[in-house]
Amino acid sequence: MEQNKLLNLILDNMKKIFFPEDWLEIDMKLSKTELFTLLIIERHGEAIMSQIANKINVSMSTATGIIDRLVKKKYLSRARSESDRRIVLIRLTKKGKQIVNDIKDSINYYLNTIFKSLNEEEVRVLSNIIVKIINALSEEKLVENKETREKSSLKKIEIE
Amino acid sequence: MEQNKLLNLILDNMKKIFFPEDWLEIDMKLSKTELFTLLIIERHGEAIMSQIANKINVSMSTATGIIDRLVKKKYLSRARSESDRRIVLIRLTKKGKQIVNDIKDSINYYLNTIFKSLNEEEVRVLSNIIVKIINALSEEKLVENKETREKSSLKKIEIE
DNA sequence: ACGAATAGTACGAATTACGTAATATCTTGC
DNA sequence: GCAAGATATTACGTAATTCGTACTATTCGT
Repeated sequence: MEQNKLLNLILDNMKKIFFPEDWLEIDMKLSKTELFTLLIIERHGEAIMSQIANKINVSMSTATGIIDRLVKKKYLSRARSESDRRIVLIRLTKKGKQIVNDIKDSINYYLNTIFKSLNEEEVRVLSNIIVKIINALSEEKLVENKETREKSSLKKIEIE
Repeated sequence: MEQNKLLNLILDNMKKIFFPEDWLEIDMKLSKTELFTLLIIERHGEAIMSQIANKINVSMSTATGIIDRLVKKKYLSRARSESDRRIVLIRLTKKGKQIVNDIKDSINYYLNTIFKSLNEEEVRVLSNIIVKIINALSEEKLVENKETREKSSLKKIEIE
């Protein structure tokens, strides 16, 4: 498949690929950004504002707004760091943990749908492919600052 | 790789995966929605409002706004259909065609970065995988109306 | 201890999206 | 061949989201 076909395939199926939440329907009054933010925070256990802004690719002031809303909805709590009182630690509340679990269940259902359709060879190769893709994108000279790669589950993944 | 790891991988690398436009930097004053809209229209040669709204997954009134902006920017033209005067045909202008070419060049550069990192077996399997994934998502009972699949490059792709 | 750097928030403007109502044009049944 | 309903789209006001800039608080470096 040449790249052109691939692009057309993506364009024709954009809805299914990029808007699974239509049928994932996590009942929710959560925007896509808010959803990703919750997942990111759960991933880190606890996060600081600048990490969050960086990960979801928005300005600090935008991040403040997003966190404001999620705190208002009782999914998150803010707390000042003791060691550095400029820093604000963002954590999931019980309610937040619960909705993250619901979200992850939905995502897993979505991923299951995909994995079920693949045979063993494909699953095996897919793992390598995904890692390689991310590594390839990481190598792009234009990819920003070093901190991006900090703490990541991936700096440079070794394929077993 | 289990699904959990996959999800973490995606979360950790969200920026690279979902915001390539940071370094694709098609100079542009185009939002992501506008960019996709232009690609969709080029894909169809000419498109009507309801098709566009459906493809990019927004309401008709939102689509009107998006097209308004792109017409104002001279990338698109509006014309009433002769056969059915309710219908508005959206077409790319010369300027529009040009920017779409620029965008596609950028996307191809991005895709090249990915493909270059894969060996032959991986490329071969990847094609099948992508098709299977899309088919799997298409089969989901919850996926909306039949028209979605009309005119698609994919109803159900046969793997050669 | 003072100026520069860092972390975050406040605030107002701009952009984008959405819901509802309105307009214009077909289509269908009688 | 015309009224009633269906379809395609736009208008308009509102809500949600994002952004840039200025401001506050705290820490770091020398």
